[in-house]
Amino acid sequence: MATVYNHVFDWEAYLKFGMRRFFRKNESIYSQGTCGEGFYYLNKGLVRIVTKTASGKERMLNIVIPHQLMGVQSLDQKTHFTTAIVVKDSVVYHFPANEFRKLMVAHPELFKLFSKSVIHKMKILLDRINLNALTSEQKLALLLHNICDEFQNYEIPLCQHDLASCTGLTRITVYKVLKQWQEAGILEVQKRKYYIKKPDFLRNLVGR
Amino acid sequence: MATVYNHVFDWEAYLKFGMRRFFRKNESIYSQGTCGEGFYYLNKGLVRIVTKTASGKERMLNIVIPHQLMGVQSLDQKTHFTTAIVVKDSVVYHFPANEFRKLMVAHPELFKLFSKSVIHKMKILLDRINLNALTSEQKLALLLHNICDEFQNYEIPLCQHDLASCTGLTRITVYKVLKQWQEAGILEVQKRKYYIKKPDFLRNLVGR
DNA sequence: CTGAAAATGTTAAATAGGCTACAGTTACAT
DNA sequence: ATGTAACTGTAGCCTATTTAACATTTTCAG
Repeated sequence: MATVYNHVFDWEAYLKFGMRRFFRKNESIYSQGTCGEGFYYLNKGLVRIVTKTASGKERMLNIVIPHQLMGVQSLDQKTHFTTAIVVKDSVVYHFPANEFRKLMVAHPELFKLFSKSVIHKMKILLDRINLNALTSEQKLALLLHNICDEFQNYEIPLCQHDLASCTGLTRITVYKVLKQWQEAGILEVQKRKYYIKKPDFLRNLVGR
Repeated sequence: MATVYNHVFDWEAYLKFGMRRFFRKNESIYSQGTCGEGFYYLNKGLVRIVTKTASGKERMLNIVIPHQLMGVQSLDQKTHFTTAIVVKDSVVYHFPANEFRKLMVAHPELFKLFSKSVIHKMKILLDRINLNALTSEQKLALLLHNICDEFQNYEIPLCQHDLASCTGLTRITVYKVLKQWQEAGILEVQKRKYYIKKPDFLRNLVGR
């Protein structure tokens, strides 16, 4: 059940039909509860998707890398149930629902692309669900392993707090596990950035 | 964040284009890992969607009630990442990917229906993710509350084991909570079937 | 009708991970 | 440059859940 989140979905040809918009770090592209209209394609940058749970806590759902969609939930004019916050300055293309529907009539092959992108999203959500069945060590291992796949290197672009929010653990637990791994030489820290030294160890931990 | 899973998505008009198939209790409609081709619409019956986690445990993802889609994941000829097991004898309609794409060209309004159904699915997955942030009592409360919505009555169609698998708790924890609720008059048992007597209590617990 | 399998009831012990609290460091904005 | 905010390091206590272990009851297939 290896999950590689860096599939490229080739939307390039259709970008000219979208509305290009720029967002700076920490701006939100859309917010939970607001009414959306259409969806977004991330062309450049980095965005994280968070959601507020019933009990008011914020959880990070996933990180969107370029060439992925976000905000599909509100294609049918429903309210967003997540918030998209910009991590690195981003270029996104907005596709209003109506426009997109027209566009699809003209380009039926778009449906395949769209459904692929959405299914990919669903897979990510499913992975997040499966996370719960694991120990905290496994949760972190899986997360880091996936992140490395996404970014194709072994530098972890998230702070302890983010890792906690991603896994649903507390920062203290995250810290404890990371410390353990550091001592075992699985990770290394430089300038408060973690680097994975033994990716195989992580892979083993989650049985891949 | 009220989640009512019993929206009706009106696929009736299009069923004649699908392939009708019958399934008996405990048969599986599709299995994790096998390659799928298209998706299914549940017309009658009851189906549960389960998935194997990386660590090999089985988790129930959700229960599909009539008028919902399943198996959308493999619309693009990818392998299923869940298994659909029939709970009550079911009538389903299968829409092969190619057929459906053709169909959509002829009936563009189908896209709206399709996207609605898929987005609904995503919402269910998200709810399942948010479950983790809750206490075990809340997890169960939310689950039972949703199930009641789905079935429009207060009889719980799942055994302790199922409830455990749905929430990710152990059966013992489920048993403890249920016992507590029984003593408090929130539930009642008859012939090993649980009945919700005070739905408002559950609603309160999850802050709706 | 009967034996095995599934579901439930119950207890006790072990522990993982939560929460609190505070201190030291680094980053960044003005 | 400097003060504040964000991030990290660390300890200790506590309790909700898990694990393990068994007994009892019900279901159901052959």
